[in-house]
Amino acid sequence: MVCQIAEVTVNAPVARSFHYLVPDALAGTVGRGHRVLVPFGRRLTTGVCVGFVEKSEFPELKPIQRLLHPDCRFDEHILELTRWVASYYRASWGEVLEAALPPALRRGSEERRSVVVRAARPAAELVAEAERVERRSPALARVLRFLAAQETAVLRREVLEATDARADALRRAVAGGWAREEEVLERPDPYAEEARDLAARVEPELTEAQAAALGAIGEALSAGGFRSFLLHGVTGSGKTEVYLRALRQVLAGGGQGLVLLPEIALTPQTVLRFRQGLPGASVAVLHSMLSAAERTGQWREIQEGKAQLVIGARSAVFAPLAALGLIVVDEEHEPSYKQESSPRYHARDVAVMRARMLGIPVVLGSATPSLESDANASAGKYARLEMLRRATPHDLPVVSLLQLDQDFYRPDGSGLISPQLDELIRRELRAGEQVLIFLNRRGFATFLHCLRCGFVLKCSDCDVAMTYHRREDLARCHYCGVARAAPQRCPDCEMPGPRRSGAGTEKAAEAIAKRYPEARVARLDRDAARTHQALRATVASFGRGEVDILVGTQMVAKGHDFPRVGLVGVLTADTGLHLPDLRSAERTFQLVTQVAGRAGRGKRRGRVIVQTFFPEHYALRFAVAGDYRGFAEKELASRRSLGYPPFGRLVKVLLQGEDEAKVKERAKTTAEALQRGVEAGVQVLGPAASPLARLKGRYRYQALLKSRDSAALRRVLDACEKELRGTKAVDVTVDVDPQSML
DNA sequence: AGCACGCCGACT
DNA sequence: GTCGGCGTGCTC
Repeated sequence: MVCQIAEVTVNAPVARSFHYLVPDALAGTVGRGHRVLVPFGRRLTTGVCVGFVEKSEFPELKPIQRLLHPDCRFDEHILELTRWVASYYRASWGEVLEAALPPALRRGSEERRSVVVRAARPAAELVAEAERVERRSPALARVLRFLAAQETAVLRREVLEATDARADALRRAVAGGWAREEEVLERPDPYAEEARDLAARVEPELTEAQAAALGAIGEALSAGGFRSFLLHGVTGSGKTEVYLRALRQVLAGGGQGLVLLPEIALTPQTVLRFRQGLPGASVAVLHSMLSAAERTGQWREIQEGKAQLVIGARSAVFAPLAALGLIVVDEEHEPSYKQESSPRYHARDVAVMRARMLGIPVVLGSATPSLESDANASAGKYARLEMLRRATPHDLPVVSLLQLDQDFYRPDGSGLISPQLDELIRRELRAGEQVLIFLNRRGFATFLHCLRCGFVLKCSDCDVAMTYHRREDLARCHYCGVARAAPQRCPDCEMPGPRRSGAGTEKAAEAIAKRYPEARVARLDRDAARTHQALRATVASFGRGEVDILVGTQMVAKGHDFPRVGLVGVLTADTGLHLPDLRSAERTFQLVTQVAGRAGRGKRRGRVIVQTFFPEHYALRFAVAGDYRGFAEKELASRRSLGYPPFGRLVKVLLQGEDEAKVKERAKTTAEALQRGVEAGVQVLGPAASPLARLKGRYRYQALLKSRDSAALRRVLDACEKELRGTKAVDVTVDVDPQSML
């Protein structure tokens, strides 16, 4: 008898695959792409069968324990894509495959099943029985009547809720043969609420630039084959409309579409726009704010081929679409496309690779393209499509910089609004228009310090000042989340009442509410909108005009379209300007441009005030001038001289551990090993203490590898494989194409 | 990742 | 004398 041997990648950070016997019971049922449970060492782990071999060199093979989710099988394309991700980002294939699944299906766990109840006999009989038992068992009668009225099976808990009966009434209905219980996989529709008001929309007429962009994409779709586009469109130029029309073409031809959005932009409003723009299309949404059951349900719909369009965040790039015809990556410059834990992939770059492997077009859209994408367009790798004017009748807003002075630091927040901005806000309120105030910091005060001895309250586990939150009267660390009571006295010198300096949105909202008592003020940030529902409610009430001034973090800048905002005020554009990160200027330019774009989407031309202590900074000057090209050229020149991206590739090697001396020592030996392995054209920078020198109780040191040639970088990493392995005392992570240097 | 093997310090 | 610290290596 020929015993089959399967090749399996396991969910562990090991590069190799392993051989397993296929037990007779599974012979013929397990195939390439199937998930399996296998004994690995002394425990069981999940893995994926990636093929079969005739015979194995390994003498003692263990058998596959079990076939997991036989109905969910990775297709050839996803296997190929994940293998590329694993090799490029230095993760194991098994880990990447695991990351391609919805969280509820990882580690071999089963989907949550729910019990549904349906009538087991004709409705008339149920009603007759209900009448018969009415006296003795009113609850049972209610259950029978309820079931008689249902056309389909109903969730058990819904039956109990609707009839106000207890479980034993239902049990008796089942025992008596009147009802039947079945286990099903629940698939709640997370957007059922929005689906109800799917009003028909007015088809906008395309601008010349939109038509041209759509024409180019449409041509690529008709021609077939891989094409990548960089759609550079200013806010309000109508990028979404271009996506929608291109997607219609794909869907009309029987193909499927995939739209990636940054998590923060994936709002109900955004999803609604796609649903309205593609009437009749089945849309699935993948995103972390959904419950585990919702997410798995959506994923299953996709996997069964029931979704024509998938809208999702980063991990949706692995969505199992079998007839994918077009990928759209909106806001392609967003750093959240990079996963900050293993596997550390960049969803935009994976999307381009996916399109290349499938031979389909991919569209990367942004108002402020990343310099990487801009350089790719300049090099001819991406076709550049530009939409530099708004599609609405209104011009881009008037943006001005405003020099801040010492008043800004007044601890009560009364100086956050400069006199000029104050004047504009009052004018706006008189005109009945809305105001958006942006400050990219949560909380009330960004640090608590003692006026006598200079003590600053820092997190005990992180090298970071704690933020004071007034509503909770707590100090919080925004890096590790730890909270402690706000000290009433200086812990060092006993001086009472530490000063609450630095402003976050909580202080800003309070100061603004105080200054404009007649205005209705609301706050939108992660603290104020903890849940999906809360976020939805605040956005909706601002949209309906029930709020005059909305104060918020990035959350207000992304994914919403507020037509009645006439004025946007950036309280300070400086929060990220001087971070020790090669992209700090780029990030600031993007953020200011993005926020400014929220103004004047309605009837009047918008006004934007950007307050800063550094009005001469080029990132701000180009941002207020709306001069992307100018910014890009200047920034590219400096990147070129330093060999930084997009001119060079980087790999960040981060070492972390609780014992600083050990981390430092290990950083030194690691950097030396890299140095030895270096070939021409590869540079080792560091080691040095990371800008965030300690987080969650762990000291951080890092080294960077830099080269124009990514293959050379890879060879260096391969040569140092041994030295890049972590130990118990020092954890080592390798981040290919890091998005943050902190 | 886990888990066992194996070699050096302070404790019943 | 051992218990247990963690560096090292392996998992079909």
